[in-house]
Amino acid sequence: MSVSVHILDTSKSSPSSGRAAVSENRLLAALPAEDLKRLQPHLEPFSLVAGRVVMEEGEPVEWVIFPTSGLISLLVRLSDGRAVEASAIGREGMAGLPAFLGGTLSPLQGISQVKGGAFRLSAARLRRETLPGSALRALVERYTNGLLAAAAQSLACIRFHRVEERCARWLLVTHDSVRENTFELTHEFLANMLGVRRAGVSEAVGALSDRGVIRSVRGHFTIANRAGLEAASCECYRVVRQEMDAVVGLGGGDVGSLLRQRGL
Amino acid sequence: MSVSVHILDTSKSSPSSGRAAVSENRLLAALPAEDLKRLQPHLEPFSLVAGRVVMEEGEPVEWVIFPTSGLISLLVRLSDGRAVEASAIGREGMAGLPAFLGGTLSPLQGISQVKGGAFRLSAARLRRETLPGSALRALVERYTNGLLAAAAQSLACIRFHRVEERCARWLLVTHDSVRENTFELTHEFLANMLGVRRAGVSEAVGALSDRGVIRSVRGHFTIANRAGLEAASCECYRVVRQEMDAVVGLGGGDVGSLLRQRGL
DNA sequence: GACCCTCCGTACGCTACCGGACGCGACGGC
DNA sequence: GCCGTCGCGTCCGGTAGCGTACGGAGGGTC
Repeated sequence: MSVSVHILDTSKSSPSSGRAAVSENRLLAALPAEDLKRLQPHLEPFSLVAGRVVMEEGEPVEWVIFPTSGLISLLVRLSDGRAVEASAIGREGMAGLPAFLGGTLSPLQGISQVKGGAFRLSAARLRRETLPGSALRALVERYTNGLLAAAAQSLACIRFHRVEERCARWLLVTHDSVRENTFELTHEFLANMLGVRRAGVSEAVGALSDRGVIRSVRGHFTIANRAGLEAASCECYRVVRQEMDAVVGLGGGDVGSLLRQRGL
Repeated sequence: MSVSVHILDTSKSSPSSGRAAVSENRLLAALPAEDLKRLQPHLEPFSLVAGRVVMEEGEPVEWVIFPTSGLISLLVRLSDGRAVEASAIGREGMAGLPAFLGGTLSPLQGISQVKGGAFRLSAARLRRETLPGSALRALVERYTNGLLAAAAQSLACIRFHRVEERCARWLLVTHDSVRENTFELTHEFLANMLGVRRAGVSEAVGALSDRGVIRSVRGHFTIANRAGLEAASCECYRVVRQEMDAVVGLGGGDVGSLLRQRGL
């Protein structure tokens, strides 16, 4: 069998190499230079450890987190213990929106799913910095809008798309944030995120492996053929990515403006 | 802690009797008297006609709508035409959030699902009235927070709960907004909302009818046993309702503070 | 080297729901 | 009163995913 290569690219500012730049988070990078400069002293480097709970359901939101290379999954949990990921917050986003929206407690559980870097900002400081008319406020508002649209898309996704497609989508999102072709992830973790059986993930992963787009061995995933993986995923990956691109200003568009590209 | 009371009493200001009061929308009712008074001249009565599209996907959001007795369903549509309801906006809410969040175009399609009354406010006026520090801004921010939480709950709901439970939940939400024990609704419409087959709805409705909690004949639904219907629905109804109660100040709590009541 | 634990491949019966279809009764137009 | 349409009850074969379980391979520990 093939041996997975752990580091495929360390050319520039690799996420795992020491200090990450604030601008690696695309939301922060979208701020005007002077705004970011003013914010920077309050942004504290924060390490995302795989599997750790960074935000507890029902607990106060004391920090908002801007991932630079890791990934935070927000989980909804039902009373019987079953759970599913509501949203994955990567380097295009920010975890802890309730702090901005006048809620003090988090309705969701946040788990840092794949190890990586991030910056965090205290909720109090966020409120102080999102002054009326500030670029940060406008940006976070647009991001909220995008997140709502993304949640709606995920709703349709979870209803209509098959495990294999959703699995591919999830791996793509992770790949985007991690920016390494290999990352650590068990089938069981992924199953928890997708809200399906572990065995279901194994089957889906097996099918994707057979097609040669990924490799998966004992807690490690390798993206072997990115384009193929995109083809195997559902449209939701593309739709949400375009929405988020619009939020950070790529294409200069609006969330809604992209809907026509869905092929309707 | 205060207890919320369901008002089924139609003695005065019945939804169907002529002019509805602005305060029948619970979001507007939560505003301080002077704020509401200032807003009132700009609130224009708007009639919700069953089945009409009030907000088109990808079109500019020119109005935000505050239902007083009707119900607006926000639909996500996939490129293959399949659709599912992302959220139902009743009299505890407001449709058109993107106008507030810096988006100009609507990512979702809004359909007024059950006929009823509403007030609408131009998007431009909303932006002018949601001044920093205003009660309206704070309220809409909290509402946004609640809507995100509700969307997350619906995500888990659509993943784990059966058609019959989701069907019961939908009827309860409708009942809350319509405040009449009988309303017009076809199985096919309901199927579109839930994202399932028409036949699937017929089966679920049949089961609920057999238990005597509802009656359904040719385009009409009657709630026969409200408590029984609540027992037949999934926990999501209660969870989302409590979240929305928190938004409008009932119980004075926070969205997250209610999560512990889920029985975890 | 012996052991154990984690992780994963696979298999089996089962259930909810799908897609499609047919027929019947209610209702409205003429 | 007749007929077309609409809404609904029901049925059937098909299937994606479930719950459960078992065994085997990788990797750490002593």
